[in-house]
Amino acid sequence: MQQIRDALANALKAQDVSVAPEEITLEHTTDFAHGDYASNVAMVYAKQLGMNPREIAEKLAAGARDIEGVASVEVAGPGFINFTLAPEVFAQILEEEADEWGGNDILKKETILVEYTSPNLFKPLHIGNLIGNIIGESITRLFEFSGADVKRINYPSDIGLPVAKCVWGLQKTGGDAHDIHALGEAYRIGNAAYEANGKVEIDAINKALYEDSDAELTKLRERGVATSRKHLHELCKTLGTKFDYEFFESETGPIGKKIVEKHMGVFEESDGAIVYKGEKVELHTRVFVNSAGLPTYEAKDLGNFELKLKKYPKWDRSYIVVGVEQKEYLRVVFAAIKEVFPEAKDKVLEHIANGFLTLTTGKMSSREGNVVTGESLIEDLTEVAKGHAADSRADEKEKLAQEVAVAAIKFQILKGGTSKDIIFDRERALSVEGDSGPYLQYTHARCHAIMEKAKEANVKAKYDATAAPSELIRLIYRFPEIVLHAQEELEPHIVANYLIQVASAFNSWYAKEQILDGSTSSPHKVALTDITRATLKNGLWLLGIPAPEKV
RNA sequence: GCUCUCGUCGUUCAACGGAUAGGACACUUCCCUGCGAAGGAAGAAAUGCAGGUUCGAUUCCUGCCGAGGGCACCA
Repeated sequence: MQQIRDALANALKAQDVSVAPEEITLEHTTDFAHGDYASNVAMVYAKQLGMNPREIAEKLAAGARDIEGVASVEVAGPGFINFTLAPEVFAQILEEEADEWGGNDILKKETILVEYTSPNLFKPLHIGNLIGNIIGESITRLFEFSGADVKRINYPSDIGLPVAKCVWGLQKTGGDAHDIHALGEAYRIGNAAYEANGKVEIDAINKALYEDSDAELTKLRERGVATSRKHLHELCKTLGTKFDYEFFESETGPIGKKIVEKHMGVFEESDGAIVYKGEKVELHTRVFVNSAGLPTYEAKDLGNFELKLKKYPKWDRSYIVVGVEQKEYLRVVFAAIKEVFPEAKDKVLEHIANGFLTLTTGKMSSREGNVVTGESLIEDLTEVAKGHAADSRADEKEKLAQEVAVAAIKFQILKGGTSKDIIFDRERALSVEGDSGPYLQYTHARCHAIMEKAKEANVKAKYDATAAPSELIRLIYRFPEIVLHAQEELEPHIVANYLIQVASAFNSWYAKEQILDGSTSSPHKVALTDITRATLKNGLWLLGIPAPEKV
């Protein structure tokens, strides 16, 4: 809160300490008993001033007594200055437009490209593939809620060794390339063969596919691509993602190779390959075109970037959401991109790293066939949710069960830091209790139900600014700051954890109070319910989790 | 070998260098003749080890131990 910073800066000036208001740390308290905001300035400058922290705190507090919107200023603990906001401040948030509550426009006019999901077509989509999609989708929404124009980009791999393995498998099994399960089986067989004695044959297929020299093979590949894409898009639809732009590795290869050849000052030859010497920027050397003259993934990423530039010449920032294991790799690629494309030099080009996913039941491997596919997981969860949906108020129980399933899996992935590994406990994800997506959905629906009842009873929401602010409203007040923080840090989990706090505060309050009690305080309680509903709704949207009105 | 991450209750996940390290699951107790019990209330339980910087360290620095990535023609 700017007024508090200014007041503290002024009070410090009176003590001959000159500090810019922005440099003063002012944070939300972790305990509401300590007010709404707290500052540690007294402790920071105690030594410099040669006084004990509490003494200075008292002086500063006295100097910052009359701040608009602040009800009281107190010194506590080792020398914290605590500020408690005035009730009117909370009344103001009720005047916000519900759909926009929590948003901001600091990224207005920015065009941000976010590439995410980007799976290997042909390989079965396991839950690990889902992580990038889930995190990427949430991050795009955080940007959008800050006013940015975001482009969702998908860059699937439709060529290369995994594809060759699968095509080989299709030939051997005579599998139907229109059937997604046949593709999965063919991949498994091809992969096993590659490690046994099929390497030579499969490598030959790979080469033929790259060169498009065998019409039969190319046809199989194209059919498989179509089948996989269809499957992918169905899954993305269930998860709530719709891409603005999609392009493929088979397109980027030739483009990337040309770029490399055109910039032989940036790249150089080494042992028959064309490499980028990353050492010049304190990175490592990587091969962009191999000695067989084929573009590697590195070159393909250059081509990828050119396609993005062509499609969105007015971009301001570009992000790629993929696993942490690609970190060092992408640093080199970004360095090369900045040399090749001058327009990228001063713009944000970043890797958003997501962690690994491991199962509690052991390592997942497509070879051993113990992959949990995204599809099967959602199906499992949906089955469980159907049990709960049996006595639900929702009209479409089937749809609801799926929304609950999506909430369960998304929350489990988004509750932790983006780059941290995720230990996926199937049993736990299937549970709808406790800190979970379904808990948030349930609380949201509960708020919604109360609002419906209020409408029937003709009780209109009206926040009573004379009432002592509840912990609930004090917590909700922080929502816009939470959203901004999450957006700046690129961390959806900040929103996820906050929403749990809000839901928990609401449910505690709800258990103690009767909202529609016919008394004069009822409109006030309805107002609180409504703002809780809006907070949960917008927060869930940011996470990419559906917020049904009836569950 | 070089390098980057990460070690927090039994488990899983939090904590801009701040106040009594916070949730959830599991465990032990309670609470539906009140707007939704997918809920609420209470209890027990943790910072890998050793130093350093600081008024103050889970957080920053050093070393050790432990786990996982990445280091040239795979993606």
